[in-house]
Amino acid sequence: MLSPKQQEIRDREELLLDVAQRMLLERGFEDLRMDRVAEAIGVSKGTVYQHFGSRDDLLAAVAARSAATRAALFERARDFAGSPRERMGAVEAAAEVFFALFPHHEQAERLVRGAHLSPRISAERVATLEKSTQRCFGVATQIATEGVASGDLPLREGQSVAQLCVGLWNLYQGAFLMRDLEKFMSDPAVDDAIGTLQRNARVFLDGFGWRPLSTEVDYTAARERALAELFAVEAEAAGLR
Amino acid sequence: MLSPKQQEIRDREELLLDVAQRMLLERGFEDLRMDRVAEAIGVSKGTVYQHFGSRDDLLAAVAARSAATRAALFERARDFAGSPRERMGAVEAAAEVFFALFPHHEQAERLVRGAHLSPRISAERVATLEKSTQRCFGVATQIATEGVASGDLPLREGQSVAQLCVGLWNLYQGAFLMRDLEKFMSDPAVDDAIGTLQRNARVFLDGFGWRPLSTEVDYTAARERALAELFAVEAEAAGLR
DNA sequence: TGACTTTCTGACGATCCGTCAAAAAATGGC
DNA sequence: GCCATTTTTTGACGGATCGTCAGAAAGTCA
Repeated sequence: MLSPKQQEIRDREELLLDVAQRMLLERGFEDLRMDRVAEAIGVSKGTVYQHFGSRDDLLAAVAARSAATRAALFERARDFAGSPRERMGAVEAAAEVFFALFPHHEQAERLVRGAHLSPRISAERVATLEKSTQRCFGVATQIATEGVASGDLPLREGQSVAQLCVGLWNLYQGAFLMRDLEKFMSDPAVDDAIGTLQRNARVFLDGFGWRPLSTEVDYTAARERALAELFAVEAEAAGLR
Repeated sequence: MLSPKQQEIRDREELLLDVAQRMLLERGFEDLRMDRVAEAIGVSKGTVYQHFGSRDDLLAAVAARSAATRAALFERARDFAGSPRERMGAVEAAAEVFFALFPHHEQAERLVRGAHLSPRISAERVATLEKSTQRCFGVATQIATEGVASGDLPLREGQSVAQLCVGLWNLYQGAFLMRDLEKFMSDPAVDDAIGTLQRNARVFLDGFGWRPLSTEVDYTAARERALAELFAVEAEAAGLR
């Protein structure tokens, strides 16, 4: 029931997000100018402000959109066929795909959260972003919980599924951030951020004693299968594999 | 051999950094206004620009200063008396102290690096920041290397000291970032960011098989000792222990 | 004390955000 | 197809901040 005009407006919002996302990646937030975004799709600045209440809000909208995409990737990984630990590996593969496909996201989300929640950002937008993060944690939590239930993941005193998920998330976020460091440090471990992340995630899960350990099984094969079965298109686009 | 005037200028630079750091923490970078920084110490804007070439440069200077402090804390931990793994624990304690004492730093460093290195930042400032990071990695690398040499840390095929250091760094950075999330998610593991970081670091090093494992030795005591011997003043100020 | 150097100042040009009244386009009844 | 009404778009404008620079003030030293 969308009139032609309403459809045009909808499409334009996506277009605006595309433009803003690209500018964010190429020039950074400081150089994300509202007039340029408007000009890039042939409208005036006022029209942009009809979609996004402020520059910060536009940034948040970009972050919210890619965060939702990430959550969707994570949820696709949830249905992977395999042992709990293999399925967690599929989640890691999802994170890697996202890592490669949306390089702007880290900067965007960090700015949104770091801006100490500028009141110029729509609350709804923040809620979406937050919900997406929780969806990601939800997937990881579910898989780890199943690992505990199946006896593969023997948590010790004081350890919890949440702690494990936070740790993986931290490793992943840290690797995301380290991409910036590549420009400054030349070290194989820093250079190959994704490979290092994979290895470190395995070490981390081994540390929990999550069976089968990476010394018992080669998880590379499972990762390849996850990329092929779940993320064929995305992995192709990202140049993984 | 500093004239009174030169001394005054030196002192003023520290004062400016103090003010900027506080404003950064309280209001965020968007609200760090050059006139307000100037006014806060009773000089005009032009004078501020005599110290820092631009607003971005002021931000970078704040980040560089705290990064140097972090490097110093790390290097203090290097001389801790104990097994290699206990000494790495002292480094983690240093990171925790810094974490608690300089909450502004993560935001600052992230902005500096994320701004795609605005040409308005003095190259020297960036070099200082980078050098401090490398000093931190240097300490961690040295300790891990000693662990390998002593036989406590048995690296497997494809693993490296650099990979281990990157992993710890990522965990640490990720935890730093997660502080922002605390406002949104209510979960014990998220809430107690430092405690979770400690536990996860132990799991991670256990995953490498770095002896003695945390299941064999209680590293809490070593951590307490490190805080007392190395960072008594800082831990007190940070409210740790 | 006075000539010279260094430092400081704040008004100014330039830039960008976000607004809003007026213009343009779309809608819908006839 | 026409026109009244509603929705949408426009771009000039006010306000705010950055960084500059010529002139004023303060400092230095013989």
